[in-house]
Amino acid sequence: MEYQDLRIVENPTLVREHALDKLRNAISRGLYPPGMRLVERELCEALGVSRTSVREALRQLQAENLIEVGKRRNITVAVVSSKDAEDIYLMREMLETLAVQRFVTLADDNAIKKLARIHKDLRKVLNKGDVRELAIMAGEFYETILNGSGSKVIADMARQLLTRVNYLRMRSMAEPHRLEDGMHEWDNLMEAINQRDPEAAGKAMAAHISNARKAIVAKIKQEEEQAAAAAAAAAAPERATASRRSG
Amino acid sequence: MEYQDLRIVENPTLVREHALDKLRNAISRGLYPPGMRLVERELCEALGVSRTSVREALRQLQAENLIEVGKRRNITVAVVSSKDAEDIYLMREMLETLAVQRFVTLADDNAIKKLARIHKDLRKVLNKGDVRELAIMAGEFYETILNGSGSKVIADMARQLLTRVNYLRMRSMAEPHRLEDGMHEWDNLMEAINQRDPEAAGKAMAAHISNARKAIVAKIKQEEEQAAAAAAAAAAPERATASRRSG
DNA sequence: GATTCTATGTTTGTCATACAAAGTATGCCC
DNA sequence: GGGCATACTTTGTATGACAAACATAGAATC
Repeated sequence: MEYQDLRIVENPTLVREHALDKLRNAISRGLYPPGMRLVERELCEALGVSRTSVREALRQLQAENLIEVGKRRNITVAVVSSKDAEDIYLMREMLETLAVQRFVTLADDNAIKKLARIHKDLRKVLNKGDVRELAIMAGEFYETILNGSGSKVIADMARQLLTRVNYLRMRSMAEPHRLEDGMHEWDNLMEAINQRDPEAAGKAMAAHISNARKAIVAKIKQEEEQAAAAAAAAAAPERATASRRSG
Repeated sequence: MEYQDLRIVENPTLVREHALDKLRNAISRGLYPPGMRLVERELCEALGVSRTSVREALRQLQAENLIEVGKRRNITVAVVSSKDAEDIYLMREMLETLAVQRFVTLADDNAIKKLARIHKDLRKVLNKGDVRELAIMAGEFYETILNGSGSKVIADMARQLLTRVNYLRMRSMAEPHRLEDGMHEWDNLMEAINQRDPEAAGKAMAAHISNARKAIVAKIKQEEEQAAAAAAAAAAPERATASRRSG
């Protein structure tokens, strides 16, 4: 069951690629959550590599928008706002709809068989209830479609977008109904693919991503409001103190 | 008339950012044409910076798909195939259509005024016939729209795509009719924007990019065929020699 | 006691080297 | 001329160094 990071196998022995993968994974899984500060030296120690390699990996993460460099040069894990998430999902909708249409048109039996297997596994893992594994496997599902879309350009772009919302996706799956809904949508999608119906597959994918978008954006908005409320609460005592002082 | 690279002004004094800009520009302008091999040491000398900085810049260019690392680790300027160009333009069509719709919906008078000014300058430069300057200014035209689209996510993605085809765009403008056609399309676009009509603006943008796509893809295909023919011609003498030898 | 100044530590940006591994070119020998 | 040994190139990686910008803690001052 190695659905993990078969992604970039081209250069098995490049330290910087290895570091890049590790960091990407750490961010995706929430080990380095959004907003967390990343310090080069600590990353060197954690990864056991030199600063040279860490810094090169960081430059790539930066270009992928997974990290942000602040005004004072300090590096933090990128925070995806509700607005960003909305736009990312809109773009995913466009791109992956296109990708799955092409996949259905181009794909050979092997590709579809592989997809069907992942789909089956998805259902199995869903019943088991392991959210993390589910998120990873859903990623493999998308990845298979992208790989079979016949367009490196589209696949790369969609992958990049997917990576940016990986952490959100995982957490969204912990929501009550989202899992069943999502599974149902995947079923529809898989059926359209099995019937080699590009139109229907495109629609199913668009519907799926659109629903995911709504769920995730709602969740983030809620969190943003909570955070705002917390900030206000933290500011209130100060005012209280001030008025006590002045009163 | 500083339409140049106001793009990233955030960190005026980072050597690696400076190097990155220079390299990007060199690739866009064709100073480093597609397929050209880039050697780190030479870049260091050309830019007058250390290998560290050059390498970090290269990692970013790599993530932006402007350079490719070959099997043997050698770095070359990315070659955009006709298929890649087609997909890139399809995506530009989707993204920039969306962007201009939002621009029209959101933009204040200032933004539209700025756009109108660039549009006017475009016409002027067109008459002057300076293709390079025209390409740069067309880039500013798009950039202004992207900046006013209100979405960093969409703007970033569109920018990245635009950068990948910068060199192609410039060369495509040297084609006979493309300039007048393009100008006409820009006129339509500008008019729709002036009238604050998102629908029409989106359509005009889509039409424009679609036409540009056709022109560029046709041109690349033609070149690819020529290159194939040249390769065949280079191979033929060998066969001739061989047959002479064997005959 | 609060404030301001200072010394010290931390973090990042940049450079210069060093060296191993892999590839390429050169040239020698037969 | 073909094949092999040698030297050069290029990239990947690590290390050490240092300046500039910040942050922190502690001391001196009022």
